[in-house]
Amino acid sequence: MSETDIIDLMMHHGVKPTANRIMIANAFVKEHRPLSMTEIETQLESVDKSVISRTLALFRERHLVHVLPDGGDGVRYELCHSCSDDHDDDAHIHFYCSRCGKTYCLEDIPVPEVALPDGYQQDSVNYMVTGICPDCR
Amino acid sequence: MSETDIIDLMMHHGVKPTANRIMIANAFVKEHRPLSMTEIETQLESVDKSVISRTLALFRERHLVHVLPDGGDGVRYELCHSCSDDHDDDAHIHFYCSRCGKTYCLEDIPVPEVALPDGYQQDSVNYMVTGICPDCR
DNA sequence: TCGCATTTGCAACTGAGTTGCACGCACCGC
DNA sequence: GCGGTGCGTGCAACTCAGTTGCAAATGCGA
Repeated sequence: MSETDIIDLMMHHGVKPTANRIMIANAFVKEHRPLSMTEIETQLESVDKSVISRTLALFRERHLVHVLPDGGDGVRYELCHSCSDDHDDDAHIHFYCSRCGKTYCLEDIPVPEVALPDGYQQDSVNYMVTGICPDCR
Repeated sequence: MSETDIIDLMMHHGVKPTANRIMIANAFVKEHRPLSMTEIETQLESVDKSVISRTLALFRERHLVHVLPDGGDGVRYELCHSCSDDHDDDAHIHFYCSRCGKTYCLEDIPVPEVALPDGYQQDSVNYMVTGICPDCR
């Protein structure tokens, strides 16, 4: 995904593409995996954490990213390619490496569906595998 | 699960059953769902949060509870009936209600297994459905 | 009962994340 | 071009959950 695509994506979601915001979105594209606030902070030293916090809140609100629970504690944000403007759709499974702490998208593996008991209304689903990633073995 | 059972369980895991610890373990039995530190704190006003923190750390270390990511942020602890002393086994799916913030165990529904790509070594798996629970509809 | 190890409860600390606020910059009508 | 308005930014202060230090209390074995 080129920088132009990122800008288009932002515009399409009603987010003004400022320099900071482009850098933050770029971090997702570059890493190609869900990032925590701290990871972005580390990667983009020049950007203040308050900007990152506010930007992620904005991205989330505009459905440019969605949130997923971190394998450890806290949450991660994942750039959302196919989400519509009012609904997040995240159908692949995630892998959390307990050694390096990174979370990977296994995009080829769809989340197997289950039938919920009566009365439970499903909005979204998260399938997270914890273990050791190929790099850490 | 009676209080005697709880005490047995603790002894079996090498945890001395003090009054505080029994109360904390009891909270899990009573609620029958994964609890956050804050939920325990609210439920057991008389127990200091430092005690809860240390107790949960001990329980985790002795595999009396295991940790799962909260549907929101943070983590929850789940009393672990069948875990062996050195391995946590948590094979059912969880449901997080985004309205009341509670997490439920759907114990009857096993987590569907997936085949990971080469190189990924699986330790544990968490299947979390987010939505609205029967009580909140 | 004494002595030692463990547990407890308070208070202080820590760190991630958020909020308040003033400055700066871009955009718009004049 | 000029001034005004609103948005974005960066710093500092704040908040809150969770942890740690430490001294007092408790319990257990000798």
